[in-house]
Amino acid sequence: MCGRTACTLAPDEVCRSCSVRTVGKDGTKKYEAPQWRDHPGDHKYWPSYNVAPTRFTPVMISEHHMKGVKREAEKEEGEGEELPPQLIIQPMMWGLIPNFYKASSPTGHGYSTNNCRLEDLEEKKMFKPSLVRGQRCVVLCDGFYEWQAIKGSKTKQPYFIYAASQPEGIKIWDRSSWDTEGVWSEEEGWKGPQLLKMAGLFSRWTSSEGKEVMSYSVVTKAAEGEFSDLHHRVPAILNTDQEVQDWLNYGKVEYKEALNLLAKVKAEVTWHPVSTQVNNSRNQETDMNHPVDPKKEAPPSGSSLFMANWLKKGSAKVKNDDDVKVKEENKVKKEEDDEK
DNA sequence: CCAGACGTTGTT
DNA sequence: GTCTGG
DNA sequence: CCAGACGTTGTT
DNA sequence: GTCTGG
Repeated sequence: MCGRTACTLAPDEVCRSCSVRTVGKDGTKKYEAPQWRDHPGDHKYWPSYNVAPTRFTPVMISEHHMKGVKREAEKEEGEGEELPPQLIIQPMMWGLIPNFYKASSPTGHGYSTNNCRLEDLEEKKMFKPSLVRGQRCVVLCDGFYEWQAIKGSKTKQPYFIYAASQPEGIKIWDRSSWDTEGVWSEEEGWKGPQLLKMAGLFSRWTSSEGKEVMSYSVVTKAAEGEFSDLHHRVPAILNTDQEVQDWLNYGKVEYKEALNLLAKVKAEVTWHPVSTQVNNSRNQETDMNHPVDPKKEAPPSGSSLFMANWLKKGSAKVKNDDDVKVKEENKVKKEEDDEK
């Protein structure tokens, strides 16, 4: 689960959407956006409706440093000078790179690390080091995609899953449903779509050529409630600012406590079926995450029907070549499946 | 001691 | 690189 | 997560 | 069937 997302906001928009209310020493309250930081090297973040593992996407982390400011959502203990963590948003590669992996490129290690199971985290040597080091992050996205297996059919129906708490009138899959200008202010914070915040673990990896790459894994857990009709695993989704800050605050929140937090959170999400255009991760430009009617979805195009007929005729002609015939029949069968 | 894993999802 | 299993 | 490759020789 | 690329 959670092997594809949409992340379409520009860097400054992502930062602003994660604004938190701060209280200065003089009692002044305002909204403060986390600071954007680029990934070292040339690993840029590119907004996309179709983000696959190995791509670089924005994640939020916290860093401790002095500042006479305290976050409103923080627990009331200690005073302002007790180093409130500074929030940073920076792109990292989706799919945690094993630290033992030696290569010049960060892909190709052969392990599936885009997700990690909450239940097993403490006993997995791939992820335990990140946990112990407090390398916890929050993965930001518009939402993620899930493919529901339909019993008796070989085809799968994709769904887009996103934060349930959207501002009135805003459709996160439709940019025209909110103002690009005036969507943020220090006084009122972010008025745009609510991003999905998934708990993650990250690590730093150094290539054989000495280049550093930061990468992450999305924590998953058993699905519950209505969502489990769709899928039996779900990312650990952080719903409130308090949950986000506790997960990020490795200084104050020990990892065992942090894991307990994730075990408690319930994903406040909603979803709708989307076009099978999302299946191919090369399609990234089109807004393929808007709702569709699955029954009307993707009837075979004229050319595909033509191809199916052409193949039927073609296979009759080459009946002497069994090998070719089988191949052709497989293709036809696939076309027929697609029609259903 | 050395060899081999180191991960997830889904499906049967 | 480091832990687990044999 | 899904789609698509899965290979060689030789030539530019 | 299984791995790699996006």
